[in-house]
Amino acid sequence: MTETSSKPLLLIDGSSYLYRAFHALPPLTNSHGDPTGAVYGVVNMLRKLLADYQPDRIAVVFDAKGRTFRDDLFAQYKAHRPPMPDDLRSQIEPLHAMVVAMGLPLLMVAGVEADDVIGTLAMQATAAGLHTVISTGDKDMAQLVDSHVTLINTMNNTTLDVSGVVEKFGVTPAQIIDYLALVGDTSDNIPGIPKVGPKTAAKWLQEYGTLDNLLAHADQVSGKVGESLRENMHLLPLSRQLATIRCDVPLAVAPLDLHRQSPDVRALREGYKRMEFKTWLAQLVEQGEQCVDATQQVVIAGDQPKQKLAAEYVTLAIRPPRMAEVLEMQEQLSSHYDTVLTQVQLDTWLVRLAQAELFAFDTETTSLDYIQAEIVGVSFAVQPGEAAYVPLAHDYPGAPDQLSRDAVLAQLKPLLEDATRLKLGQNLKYDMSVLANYDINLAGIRYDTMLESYVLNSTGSRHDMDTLALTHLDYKTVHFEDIAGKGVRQITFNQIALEQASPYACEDADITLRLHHAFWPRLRAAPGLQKLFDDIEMPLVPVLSRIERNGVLIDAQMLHRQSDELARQILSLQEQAYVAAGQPFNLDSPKQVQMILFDKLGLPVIEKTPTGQPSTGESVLQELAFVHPLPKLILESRTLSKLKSTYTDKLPAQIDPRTGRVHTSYHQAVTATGRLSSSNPNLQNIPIRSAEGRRIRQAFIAPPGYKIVAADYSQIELRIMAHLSQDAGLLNAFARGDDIHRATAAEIFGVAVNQVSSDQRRSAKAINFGLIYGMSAFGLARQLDVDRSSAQEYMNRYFARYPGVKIFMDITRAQTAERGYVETLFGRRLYLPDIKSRNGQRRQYAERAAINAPMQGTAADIIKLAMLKADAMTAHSSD
DNA sequence: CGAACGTCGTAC
DNA sequence: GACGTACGACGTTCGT
Repeated sequence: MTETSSKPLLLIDGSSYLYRAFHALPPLTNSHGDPTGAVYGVVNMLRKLLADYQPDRIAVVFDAKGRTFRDDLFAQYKAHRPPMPDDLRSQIEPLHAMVVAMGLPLLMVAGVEADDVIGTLAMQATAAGLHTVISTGDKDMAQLVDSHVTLINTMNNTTLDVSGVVEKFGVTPAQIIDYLALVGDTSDNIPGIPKVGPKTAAKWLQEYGTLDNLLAHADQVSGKVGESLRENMHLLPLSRQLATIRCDVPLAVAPLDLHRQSPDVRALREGYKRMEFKTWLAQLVEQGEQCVDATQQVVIAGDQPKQKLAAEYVTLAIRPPRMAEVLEMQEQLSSHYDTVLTQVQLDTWLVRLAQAELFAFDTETTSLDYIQAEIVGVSFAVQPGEAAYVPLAHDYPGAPDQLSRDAVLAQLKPLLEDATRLKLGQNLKYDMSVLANYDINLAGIRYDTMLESYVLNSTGSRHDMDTLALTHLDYKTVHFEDIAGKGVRQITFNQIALEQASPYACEDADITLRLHHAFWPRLRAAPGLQKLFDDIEMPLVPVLSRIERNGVLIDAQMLHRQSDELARQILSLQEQAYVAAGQPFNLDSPKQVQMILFDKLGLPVIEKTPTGQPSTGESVLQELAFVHPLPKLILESRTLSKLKSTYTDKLPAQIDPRTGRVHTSYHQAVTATGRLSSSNPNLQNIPIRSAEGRRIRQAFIAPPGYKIVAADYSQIELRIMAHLSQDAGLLNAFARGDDIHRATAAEIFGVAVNQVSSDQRRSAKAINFGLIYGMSAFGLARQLDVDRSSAQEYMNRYFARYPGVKIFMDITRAQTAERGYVETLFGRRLYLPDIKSRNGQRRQYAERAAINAPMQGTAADIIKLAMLKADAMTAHSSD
């Protein structure tokens, strides 16, 4: 059984301790004269840590041989460090062997230092919901500390949490990098600022917050140190880089894989004997004799480097499991999967299900389309490794007789509709809908592993079962394509032989149960997340299912008429465009449009796409329309083509013949921020802004005797910003019921509310939206078509008038860097590991997401709550 | 011929 | 490069 313990992940900076033990301890040797002191020191420390923490997950990390990216950055990096003494060097190999014999995963990654590996693992552990304890003697590691990561210095037995870092250094963990950059480090040859020591650095950072801000005010710093700062500030970016521990090293192992194993007693005894650690040797004598062979070293190819600095390979040494462990593991993985073909077997399982406190449940069907799907079989699991498949409609030459679908579903119906019998599944909304096709109203939906994974970490991976099993259970599932084929040759589940179908279906239920056992302790450990899961996400499942199944009535005739009209208009525009271009071309092809506009007509390139091609996007064509008639024609053609292909042609084609309506799918585990998404068709991007697009909405109609009622929150994200920032001006504006964009314009342009021009209101609106998205002055300038300094001036005035907003954003950024995630008002988390990336672009992207996510995500939470309340107002059978 | 990618455009 | 979150149509390229 897989379980996730709440014990912290223990990461040990082996290299740091090796150096310190070597220098701190007297030069011990064994009777042959081999030096053993450093090994003794480190092993002693490891034994103590193991006794204190009893960790389930642990890694001992060492520097790999060879250059690192820091050497490439700065030729002098660690240049002053004397070569490693032979007496130390000779102890490295024995120490590694000893670590492995102790059952501890040993990690070395070429191209980076142990610090970077530890930083990366700690960040990943946080993302995976684990706490991390880092054992190190290196003060640089203080930059990794946050509410999930603490340091312990085993040499002097001190621990450092966030407040400990503040106490010791006078700066927060997030400021440690800036601190180190200022102070420098002579042993690592990080330059720093001459004359600046710990006291000055801490004082400055307390006053100015960040290095960037300090540099912005460098002219105000008085005295000799001020001069020194101004003279040497060009060194700071490099110092900062050298001091920054990387948290994005590609690794072949994940924190969850770093299991501590039981020691290899024989190897350990040989090691102790050789080193002549007699006390420890004596302790081993009592232990058993039978053990496995020597350690095995495995070299795992790392991820191919995406960046130049990426690790070349990872060396990971994990002792092969002892025989007893192998047996135990086989016990865990061996599964008892039943294929239920008789009523007697079914009765047995009905009893097991009735007795189970919770069971996992899955349906196999003929289609992913929840309206069209027919049930082919159902599977159950009551405990890990115990699952059954009940085939009901397999139909292929030689298929065995199966129980009747109607009869089995009739027997299951009371259980499935009983809200007190708790069920677990993966994407239960689908199963719920499929069962509804058979008049079964699934109730007692208690856990959905897809949503568990999503609430724990919306961006950690995709949330489909195959991915989750691989990520969290290290288990490769049988994929649907493996047994059904793909493309035109794909067969439906009812045509798959039971020999393949049954293990597949049983696995679905079994793995779901195992995943739940992995996820639930982690959710329970984070009360905010559990509440979000229990009170919002799970209750929403049946609500969404009903909305989907109800569907939306569409006036297909009206859309057909619109399509015909659009076709005529597009044809006319196309003919005019050919004339303007002097030749025919495909107006829908960006490549051909680019060729005509920029090569043939020689119009100026306004901007480029991310791949370096001249862009033909809307804003570019708007611009070019001033100098040539063609761009306008292309723009109009594009607008109409979009409406026709995406909406007026496609929507009627998506009407389900069974219901006469379109049935969207809502996806509850897709977006990073907690919003829902919609597809097939996407009902969340039906045009509304332009008059021509808005006509599409006339085709969404109520059936006779009904009306469509629309409800929407006004300016919800800005209201949330007012709430989160508690900015008095913004709160007052909303409390007064002002037109918020007009009120903003009055504030930043210094005019009376009734004197605001439409242009001023437009600018204020752009600023308001820009703020929600973490926009820069550059972006605002582009949006408003003003120069950058004017845009900056607008933003400055905004922040002067609404200082709470500025403070809120600064705090959000800082807190995100410290914790590695941002939260919504309802506790939903978005992890943003890139907030600490040394890649400026990635980091800035993460910073914008950090600003946006609390607002977008809180809005999503509120709207989901509103959906639940609206649903509760409507009459339908119990859930 | 289908999958993957790039570009563009719709919504909030 | 520069504004967050999605889905999807179409064209193009690439590999089978």
